[in-house]
Amino acid sequence: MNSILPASFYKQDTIQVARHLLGKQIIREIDGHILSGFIVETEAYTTDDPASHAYRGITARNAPMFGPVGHAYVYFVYGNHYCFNVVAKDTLTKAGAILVRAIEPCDGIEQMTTLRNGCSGYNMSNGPGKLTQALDINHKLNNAELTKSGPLYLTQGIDVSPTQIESSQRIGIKVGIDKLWRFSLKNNRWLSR
DNA sequence: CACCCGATTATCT
DNA sequence: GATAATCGGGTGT
Repeated sequence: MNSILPASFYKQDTIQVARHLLGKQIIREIDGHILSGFIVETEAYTTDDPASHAYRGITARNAPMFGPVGHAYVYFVYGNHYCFNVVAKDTLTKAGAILVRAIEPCDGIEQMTTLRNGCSGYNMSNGPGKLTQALDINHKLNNAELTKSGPLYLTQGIDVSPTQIESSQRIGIKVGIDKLWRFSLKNNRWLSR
């Protein structure tokens, strides 16, 4: 079975969910056809974390991080790129999200190549801004529900054993680099950098 | 309303 | 390895 992940999956400690997301499948439905990929790299961002958008409190932009779990938090950066995050936190925590940094393409690879202006292979989805382009994820999907069938949702995907998971410093931030909250699959060819 | 800058990427050298 | 591109949100006046 490759069932849709329920809200309870996301209602746990953000760091743990970041680990559990590895191997899960992102399904993007566009006009009845499907693009999909398996998550191979994630980063956790919590409330008491200077690197997190949520650190300085709620704003119009980061509001999804404070909202219900299992929703998408999509934001625009550097004037060019969208980043796709999954809202996850335990019941006592105010805000938390997990940035998806890389996926292994599965379904609809031909169309993803087109969306990526011809880029194929690992270069198609080995970065947070690249995978959103490959899956046509943009601001319209901000706050989308990922726990039910629709334009964007996550399913069980493939099993990953804890021994396959590697943790390291998060990328592209200047504070909070002491936390090893970036998780990836060891020796995976679809990883960024 | 002006200023600053970022959870990035592509394209150079 | 270095840097330009690019623009909306956040902050302070």
